[in-house]
Amino acid sequence: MRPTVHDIAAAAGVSLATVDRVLNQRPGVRHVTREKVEAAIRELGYIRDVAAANLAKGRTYSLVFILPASDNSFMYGLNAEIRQAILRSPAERTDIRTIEVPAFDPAALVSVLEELSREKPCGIAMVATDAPEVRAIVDRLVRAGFPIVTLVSDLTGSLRHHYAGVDNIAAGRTAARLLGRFLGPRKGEIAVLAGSMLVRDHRERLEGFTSVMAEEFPDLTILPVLEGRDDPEIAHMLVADALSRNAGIIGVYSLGAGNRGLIRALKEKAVDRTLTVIAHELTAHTRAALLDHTIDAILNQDAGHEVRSAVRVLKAKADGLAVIEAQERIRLDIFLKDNLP
Amino acid sequence: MRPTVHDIAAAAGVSLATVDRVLNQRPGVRHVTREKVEAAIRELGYIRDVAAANLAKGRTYSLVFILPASDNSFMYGLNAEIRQAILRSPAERTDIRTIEVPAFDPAALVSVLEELSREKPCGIAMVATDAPEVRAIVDRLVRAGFPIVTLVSDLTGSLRHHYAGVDNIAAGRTAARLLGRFLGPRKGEIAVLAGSMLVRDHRERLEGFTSVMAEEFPDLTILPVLEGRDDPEIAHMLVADALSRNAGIIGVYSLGAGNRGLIRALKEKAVDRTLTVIAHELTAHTRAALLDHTIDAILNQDAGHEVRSAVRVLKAKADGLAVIEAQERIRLDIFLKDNLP
DNA sequence: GATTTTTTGATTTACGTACATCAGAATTGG
DNA sequence: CCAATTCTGATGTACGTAAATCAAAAAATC
Repeated sequence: MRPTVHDIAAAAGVSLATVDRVLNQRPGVRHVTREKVEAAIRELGYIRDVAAANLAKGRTYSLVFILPASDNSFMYGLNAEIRQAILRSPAERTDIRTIEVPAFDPAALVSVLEELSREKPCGIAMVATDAPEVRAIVDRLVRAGFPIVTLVSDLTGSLRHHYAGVDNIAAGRTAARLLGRFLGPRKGEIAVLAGSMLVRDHRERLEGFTSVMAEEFPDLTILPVLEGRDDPEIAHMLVADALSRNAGIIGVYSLGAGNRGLIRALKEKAVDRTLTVIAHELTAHTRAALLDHTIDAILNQDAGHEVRSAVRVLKAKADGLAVIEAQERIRLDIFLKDNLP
Repeated sequence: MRPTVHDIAAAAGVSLATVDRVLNQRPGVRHVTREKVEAAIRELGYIRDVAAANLAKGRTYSLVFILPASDNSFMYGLNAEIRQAILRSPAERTDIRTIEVPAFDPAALVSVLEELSREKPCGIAMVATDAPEVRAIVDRLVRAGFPIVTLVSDLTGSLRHHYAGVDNIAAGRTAARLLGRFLGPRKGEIAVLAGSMLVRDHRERLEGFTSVMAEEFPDLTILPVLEGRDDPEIAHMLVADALSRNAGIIGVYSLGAGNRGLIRALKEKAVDRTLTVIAHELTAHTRAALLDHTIDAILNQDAGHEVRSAVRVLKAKADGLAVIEAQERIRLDIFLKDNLP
C-alpha cells in the first residue's frame, strides 16, 4: 500500500494538519518541523494522490490555446484536434479555451499574453511567433509560475517549459535525404515551395534541407525559393510557372501549406516528366496525391498528438509532476503510400 | 458543473442507493425503476467520475503482460519499457506483472492463460503466438469479460479488444518501396534476412515486401530468405556467405533481429560495393550503423508507446470506457540519419 | 388478507486529500 | 515572568463515488 498523509504524520510525529501545511506550502510551520515532515515524506516515498487531491479541491485545469488566425489546412486540423480535446474535458478535468490572434503579429500575441497573466489560467499552449518581445513576456509568465508550452512553432531561447512540435531542421534534412536518395545519380534542379520565409518553421526546414543537399547531394541544385504564402492559388501559379520555364527541374520540396495548388500544377505540367516530389502535412489532398504517385513522400506532424501532449504536459507542470519525455516527443512522420494511417 | 449521483437520484425521483445499484449493476432494482434511472443518466449526461470511483473502491488495475522468453534486443527493450511502466504504477493505480512463456509454444501460452482465468486480473496484454488453440482461449476469456490486448504480434480473427503493434505487412511494403526508390534504376538482387518464417510478424513483413517488389520494382530480384533466427552469429555467417557468393546483391532487407551480425558482415564484405540496406528496430547498433552509412534506413516500432498504449487500453476496457483510437495507433517509424530521436 | 419476497429508502462509513477553525502549546520579546 | 506572537494539534467538513446495513414500503404469493 502506498503511504498516505496519515502515515507521514505518524512517522514524523506531527499532526495531520501540520503535514497538510507542509505539503501545500502553507505558513505556520517551524523550520525544524517542516524538515522532519519532509524527511518522513522522502523516507516513506510518499506521493500525493493527485486524483484524490483534485477531487478534494474540486479542481479543473483551465487551459488556454493561443493559435494564429490563419486558415490553412494544418491549422484547421489543429483546431479540430483541440475541439476533440474539449469534448474530452469532463473526463480529464480540463477546461480548454482557444484564443485566435492575427498571424505573425508579435504585438497582438504579447497583448493576449498580458491579459492572460491577469486571468491566471492553469496553463498556456501557444503557437509562438518568434520575436524578442514575445520571448520576454513568456519568460516573465514562466517566472511568475505559469506553465507554458509552445505548440507547432517553438520559441527558442525562452523559458517555456516544453515544445510540442517537430524539429523542423531535422524535417528539412530528412526531406533532402529522401529526395536525394530517390533521385539517385540524376543531376538537375530542385524547386522549393515555401509559405513564407518570415515563418520560423519554414526557415528552419529550408535550412536543414539546403545543408544536407549541399553536403551530400552536390549534383542537385536548389532553385530560389518560391514563396506561396500557404495559398493554393499562388502556389499553383508559382509552381506551374517554374515548371514551364525550367526543364531541368527533377525534384520538388514543398515545405509549407497550399499543397492543393502544387498538386494541380504538377498534374498539369509534369505528366510527361518524372518528378520526385516531397511535401509536408498529410491532408486529404496530399494523401490522394501520394496514392496516385504525384507525390512520393509526405512528412507530417500529428496535430492530435501535439494537442494531447500539450494538455498532458501543462497538467503535469501545473501539479509540479514529471512528464514522460519519450511520450511527449513529437515525431516526424514519414508517409509513403504503403504506411498511410 | 457536471452532474453527480445525487443529481441523478433527484432527477429520477429515487434514492442514492438505488442509483448506485443501477450504476454498479447490483440486483434488487425493479425493471421500471432501473429504466427511470437510466433515462435520468442519459438526460443529464451523467459521466461517472472514474477518479472518485477508484478512490472509493481503493481500486488498482492488476495487469499482466505475457512475453515470450526470447532475448533479442527488441524483447529486451520491451521488457525495459514494462519496467518503466511498473515504476509509474503508484501514480497510475496499476499493478503490473510480467509472465514469460517459451517462445513459439502455443500450449505453454494456453496454459498460462488458463491459469490467469482463475486469478482474474483486470487485464491481459500478450505477445500472441498465432495458433488456433490460442485464439480459442483468448476468445473464451474475452467472452468471460477479461480485457485482452495483443502486443507487438497480433492474433487476427480473435476477439481481442485491441492490437498494440504495427501493421507488419505495411512495414514490409514500406521497406520495399524505400529500397526500390533508393536503388533507382539499378538492376540486381536483394538479400532478405529474417529471424524465422515461423514467426507471424516476419512472414507478414516478407509478404508485404515481396508483393511491392513484384508489383513495382521488377528489376530487383529477391533471393531466398536467410533465416538467422534472430541470432547475431548466425546472421553474420549467412550474410557474409551470401555477399561473397553473390556479387549481384545490391540491397539488403533485414526484417528481424540479430542486426549486430548483419552489420559486422556488411563492414567486412561490402566496403567496396554500394549496398543499400534497410533494417528493422532501432538499437544502439543499428543507430550507429545508420550514422556511419552502413544502413540506409531503419524501420521501428516504439516499444514504449506500445506498452503505454496497452496499459491505457486495458484500463479503459476494464472501466468500459472508450479509447482515443488515433492515440493508440502504433506507427511505423522510419528513421534516416537525420531524424533520429 | 396475511405472509413472504422483492424492491427501495435512509443512513453511515470509507477512500486520500484539502482546507478551515479553534484551542492549546511552545517560543519570542520586553 | 507576563504578554504577544508563532507554531502545532485536534477536529470537522467537503469532494464524488462505493458499499454495507437496516428499516420500510411495495409487490407477489398463497
